[in-house]
Parts: sequence; C-alpha cells; structure tokens
Amino acid sequence: MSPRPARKALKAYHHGDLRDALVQAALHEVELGGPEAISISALAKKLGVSQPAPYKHFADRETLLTAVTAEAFRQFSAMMRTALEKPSKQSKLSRFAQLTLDFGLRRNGIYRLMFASRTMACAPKGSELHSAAMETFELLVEALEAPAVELLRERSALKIWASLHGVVMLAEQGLLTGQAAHVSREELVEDIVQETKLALSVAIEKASKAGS
Amino acid sequence: MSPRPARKALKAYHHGDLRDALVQAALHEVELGGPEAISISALAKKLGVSQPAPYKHFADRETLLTAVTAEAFRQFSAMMRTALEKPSKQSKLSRFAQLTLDFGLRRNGIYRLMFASRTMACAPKGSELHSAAMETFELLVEALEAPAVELLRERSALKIWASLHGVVMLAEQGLLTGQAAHVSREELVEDIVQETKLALSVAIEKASKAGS
DNA sequence: ACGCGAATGTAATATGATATAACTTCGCGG
DNA sequence: CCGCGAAGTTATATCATATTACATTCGCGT
Repeated sequence: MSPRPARKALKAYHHGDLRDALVQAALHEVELGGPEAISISALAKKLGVSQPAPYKHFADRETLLTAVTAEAFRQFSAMMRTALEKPSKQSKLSRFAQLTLDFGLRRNGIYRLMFASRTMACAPKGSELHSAAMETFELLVEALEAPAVELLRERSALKIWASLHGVVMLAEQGLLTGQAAHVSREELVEDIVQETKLALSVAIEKASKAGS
Repeated sequence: MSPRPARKALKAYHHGDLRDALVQAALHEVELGGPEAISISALAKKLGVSQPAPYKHFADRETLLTAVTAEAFRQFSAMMRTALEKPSKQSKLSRFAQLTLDFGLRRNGIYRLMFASRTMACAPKGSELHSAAMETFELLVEALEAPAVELLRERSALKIWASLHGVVMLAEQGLLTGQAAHVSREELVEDIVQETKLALSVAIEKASKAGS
C-alpha cells in the first residue's frame, strides 16, 4: 500500500533503491505489453518519483531495456535451473523444451524482449547481458545429457534452441493455428526433442566409427 | 530526382499515389533500422508532404506497419517463387532454406517486421496480412516436394519453418558466434534440412505400414 | 559533530513524434 | 457548372525522451 517500500535499503537515499525498482516495474510492464510498452515517464510516475529521476540510473531508454533484459535472462535461468533439479520421469531435454515453450507463451512480452528485440543484437560480447544469455544457453547444453563430442553437443543444442524459438514465435503469431494445426504445440515440441535426440545419437555413432 | 514521381496515377490528386509511396519509403526505412525506425512525420518530410498527410491513408502508425508488413510478405513470396522456378541441382527445400537465411540476415529489419514484431500477432485471421503470410507458408509446403499425407507434410513444414526462424534470430543476435560456432550458419541450415527430410521419410514409411 | 562532496531527486525546458480538428484545394459525376 | 468528397495543409493538443540547472541528503573524513 505505502508508496515507500524502503526495504532493500542497500542504497536508500530518497526513494530507496530506485534503480532496482525501475527494473522490476519495467519487467512487469514488458510482461503485459512487450518491449515497446516501456515508458520512462510512466515508470517514474508509477514509482512516485519525478519524470527525469530514472536518468540518474540509466543513461537512456536503451540502457534500461538492456538491464531489464539481463534481469529477464537471470529469472529465466533460475526458473529453469530449479525445474531441472528436481527428479522427473521425463528427460531434462524434454522438460527444458516444454518449459521454454510455456514461458514463451505465458510471458510472451518478456520472451520477445529476450529473443526477438534489437536489444540483444546490440549487446557487446563481454557485456552483462551477453553473459547472461550465454549462461542460459549452457543450461540447454547440459540438459542434452549426452556424453558427446563437444562440437556435436553444441550443434544439437543450437538446433533445438532455434527450433524452440521458432515454435514460440509462430505460435504467438497465430501461424500455428492455421489449417496445419491439428497438432498441438506440445506435441510439436516433443517431436522436435525426439528428432534431435535421434540425430545426435546417430551423429555420435558415426563419429565414433570414424574415430576408431 | 524530381520530388514528384507522378507516374502511378491511379489516384493522383495532389501528390500522386501517396499511399503507395508511403509503404515503399517505410519499407526502405525498416530495412535499415527495423520496425521501430518508422516515423510517420519523417516519412512525410521525406516525401515532401505535410506531416499529417499520411493520416489520410492510414489511421495510425500501426495500420501503416501492417500494410508495410503485408507488402514485405508479398515481396518475399515473389522472390522465393522466382528462385524456386528455375532448375537447380539442389533440392527446392534446400534452396528455400538457404534463401530464407540469406533474406533474414541481409534484410534483417524487414525480416524482423515479418516474423518478430507484434504486428503479425495482431493480424486477424482473414486479414490481408494473415493471408499473405499463409501464402508464404504454402510455398514452403510445396518446396517439401513430398507426396506425403497432408498432416505429415504440414508438420514437417512447421518444424523447418520454426528452425529457420530460430537460426536467423540467433545468428542476428550474435548467439551463434559464441564458442559454439565452429559450424557456419549455412551448414547448420543444411543440417536441419537433411534432418527434416529424413524424419519425414521415416514418418511416411511408418504411416504407410500402419495404413496397410 | 560538522561540513563538504558526491549521489540522488526535482523543476523547468527543448525537441520531436503521434494524432486530431478545422479549413482549403482539386477532380469528377450528375 | 456546381457541389461533393478525396487528398492535403495549417494549427494545435498531448505525450515521451532527454538535458540543464538547482535542491536535498547521505556518509565520510577530520
């Protein structure tokens, strides 16, 4: 209720950790309206500070977007890591895939920020954002659970990563609900997972033959 | 050179087909800066008309974006159709895939407008835009060149469509150039194509056995 | 405990984009 | 030839970004 949370008092001068509050509020906006929905002035108003206050923490809109995207990746990674830890009769890869699909549809605004906006494309290689994204990718590589040659594993990971991304975007755009969609999104994803596993094991076999 | 083209005089009152000129100019802007780069007022200035003139043809920015997206799909389809007509030793599916990758990277701004913006998601089912997109999808289904059961064909088309989309987006975002990318984008795409073909033929075989 | 400096926030303002309203111009059909 | 409607213009309201100059307050050293 109170407009002054004043809890995380790491650096609470006037407002009380405005920087973090901005990121969280922005994340909330993005969840509803996608990356375009972020408005500095609207956020300022919502948080009860003056309109230019955010500029003390972020040079411009882009910079804020970047920070929000990095936070989104961290949340995604944390969610995924937790989910993959607990045992299940499904393979880790299947769970990774289904969870990604679920996240991509349920929290589509955030998903678009992470995977379909210019923000990522502009992130330099060593940046906080790029690192966060790479770490998420590592989760997928681990989820493959294959003792394969590094190169094969990564190739498989790339393929499934790309496929998942495509399914989410197409589903969101209603291009999966056309005449073609007698097949559910979940089935399609499971199909992709199985196909990838098959292709990977075939490639491993071939490689081990060639190597001996 | 002349600021007054005045050629397509379908409806040339003052400017001479402003509507079409807007779409073309917008397409050009999008090619450079992506969907966000479109500014009604900038376009008006560039075309030598007053700032509110475009609103006579498009209710708002979104409506213009939608028209531009539809035009982009038409251009993509035309390009693809032409390319697939002439004979080649590569399969149609391979060419479709490689051309899509090429288009997605070279004309990334337009690609994002078509496949990664909210515009598509908002297109109602019967709309001009949705139809244009479905027609493009049909091209892919044809490119599969498989006499398969309709359902299987469409499922394969969806998978490859999604995969291609993912590869383009990941490549653009620099996530393919990490430690993993000893493999070129083209190889990756060809890999996906072969995998899809294999999976489809296996599925067909299985279906024909089950059916008999 | 005092005061200085840096971090944080505010007020005022410039710029530029979207969008609407009211008015003008021009081509075309009756 | 006249007037209606499509296409365009000027003026204006609103809103978001971003900057500048100013005010506040925390916290650290002396």
